[in-house]
Amino acid sequence: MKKKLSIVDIANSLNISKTTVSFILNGRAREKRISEELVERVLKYVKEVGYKPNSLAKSLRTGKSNIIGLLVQDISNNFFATIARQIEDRAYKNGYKIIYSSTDNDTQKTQELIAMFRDRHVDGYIIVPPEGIEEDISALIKDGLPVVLFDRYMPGVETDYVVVDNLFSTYNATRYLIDKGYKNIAFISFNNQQTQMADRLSGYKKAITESKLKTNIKEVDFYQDEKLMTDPIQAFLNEHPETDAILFGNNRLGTCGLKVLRKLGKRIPEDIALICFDDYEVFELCNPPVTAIAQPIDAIADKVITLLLNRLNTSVENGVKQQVILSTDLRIRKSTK
Amino acid sequence: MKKKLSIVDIANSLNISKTTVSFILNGRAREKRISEELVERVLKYVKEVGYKPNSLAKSLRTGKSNIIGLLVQDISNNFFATIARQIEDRAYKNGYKIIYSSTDNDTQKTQELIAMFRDRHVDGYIIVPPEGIEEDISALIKDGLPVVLFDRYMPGVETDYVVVDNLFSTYNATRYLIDKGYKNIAFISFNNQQTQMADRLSGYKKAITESKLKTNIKEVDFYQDEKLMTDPIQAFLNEHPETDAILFGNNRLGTCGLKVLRKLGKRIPEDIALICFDDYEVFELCNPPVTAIAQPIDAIADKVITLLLNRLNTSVENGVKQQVILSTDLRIRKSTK
DNA sequence: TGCCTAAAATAACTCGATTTAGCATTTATT
DNA sequence: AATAAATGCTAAATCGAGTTATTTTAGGCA
Repeated sequence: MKKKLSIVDIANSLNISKTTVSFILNGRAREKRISEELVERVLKYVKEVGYKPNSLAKSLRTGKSNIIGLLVQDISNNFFATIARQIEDRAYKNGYKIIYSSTDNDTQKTQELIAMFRDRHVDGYIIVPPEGIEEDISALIKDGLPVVLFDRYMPGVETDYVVVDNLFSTYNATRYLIDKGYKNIAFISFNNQQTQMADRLSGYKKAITESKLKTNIKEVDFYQDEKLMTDPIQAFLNEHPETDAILFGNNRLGTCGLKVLRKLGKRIPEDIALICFDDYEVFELCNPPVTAIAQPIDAIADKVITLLLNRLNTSVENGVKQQVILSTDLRIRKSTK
Repeated sequence: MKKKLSIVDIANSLNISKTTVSFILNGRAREKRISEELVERVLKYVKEVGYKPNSLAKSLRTGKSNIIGLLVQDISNNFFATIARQIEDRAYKNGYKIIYSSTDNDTQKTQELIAMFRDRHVDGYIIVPPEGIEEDISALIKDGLPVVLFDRYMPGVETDYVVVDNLFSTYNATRYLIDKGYKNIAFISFNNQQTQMADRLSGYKKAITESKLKTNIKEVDFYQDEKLMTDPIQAFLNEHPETDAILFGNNRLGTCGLKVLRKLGKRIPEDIALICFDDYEVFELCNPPVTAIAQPIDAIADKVITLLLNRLNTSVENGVKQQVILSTDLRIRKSTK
């Protein structure tokens, strides 16, 4: 095992001090008035032997790690995986690496993960926050660490975030169903109080009550195991045979719902119409294809990483936090009449 | 910003040496004959003030980072995302964190990523290798670093890997189509020489030639941009109107293919039958659902991380490398008659 | 030649841990 | 009583960088 070169080896080989090498490699040659000739000699040699500074040592000394911590709810969910992918690309292009993990929307797990990231001296955080994590996030911010949230925000926490206009999106989709003449429109969503879900619910309620229809809401717990989510949905549909349209709160629920409807032998849209929050390849390819509220994935990823990189570059914490609200796109397909 | 405690602070507060603290915290108290009473006092205080050793400093000194480097082809692909998710879970449970990146199957990018991982003193590597990366992988192994490959292996490189029996899987699937009476079975795959694709091709060829039918192979280049993959597929199908069944080399191609077929107005399975390598939610939910060769995702993830953790724990490099070959499952659905 | 100053380079300290080598003190052995 | 061994702990070196404070060298000028 060929031993790795250190800055001391470089210095010795060239018969100069490591201080000089360090200055040159960190672009402080001018400032430190080191002769052009020496600079050139050092750079040439460094390149020749392929020396790379040990980033651990560097991080220890400088306190910067060039690592971004990314916490999404579930990396195996297409929505988060796609965003993670784009964030990753941009981060690498800007000299940052990503450490990621899935939170499962579990508060304690997330707390542990944040602690671990801190311990690793992560430079910045991108977080899809679960409930009850306000204090931990605030602590990061108080300590001057850049934090960007997305998918949802935390009302009490002042930081950068990127979300979509959830309320208007479901309002608009529900209106669309109402205008098509559906009378018993159900809303199937996750049972949590976070902003994105709360807003989606509000949008649905607003449209329904405006039209003097009756709301019909089913809240399901989130599980990795699909059966634990399809069973309650099936039970709900059996209890409410009058339902003629469903708005699903996200893609996971939408796909579960599709499976249930197939199992029950329901025809779409003849027996029941569908709209799902979050677009997904499945909805485009299934038959009939499902109308979906598409989040602007590229724009979300772009905004998130741009916000974070800005914070990382402008070392000063200029107080104004940015809130970005993007709009969605109702992609109409044949799952409604 | 409250300054973080260091081991020196702890030592000073207790009026003992930091050496002692370090020994105690690393479970070497017994070995170093430190009194029960002192051990207890130190542990209690450490807990009380919530001291956590700085892992950067620790890594610098010990050369271990407790980080696993994960390189997949594309984290936004469902197959890799799901496996990554499970690897992540197991890794965290065993005290390891994951740094990941997508290689795009690009040799140079992968080389750079491996260099970066090395620089970060990553303890172990899980890699889905692109072509031409043999030397870099061998170098890791020669230096005693644990490497586990999956999805494909590299013939010249002796290391642990986990793959599926690709050849038999496509042979079996093709036979299935032949037995159903299809005569013009096309194979649409990626244009690369890696083991997994080569074996899938061989399996198809073997079945076709055994039955004295004609092979009909289309190789497509991989692109992130979907249109660059659907266009050639469409062209191929127009050139070969006699095709009555298609075997797709992976899920990405399968979904592209579905889109093309829908566009061309082909009925499945009346006009054309389908089987796709890799199962995927889309294939289950589309109409008709698509027969797929399902890889045992859970087992793959499990084997991969188990192999790596074993290597990491048994510090000695016991020479024998393990090759795991898992079998697939042909999930028959209605895309064939 | 001698003195001063600017230019060029460096010794030594720091980050926060682990680890090696060793120092007192007490207890056991002959 | 002298020596050896066990006990309990610690000073100092180390990992590989960045940074501060300081020294050496070269050149200009009287």
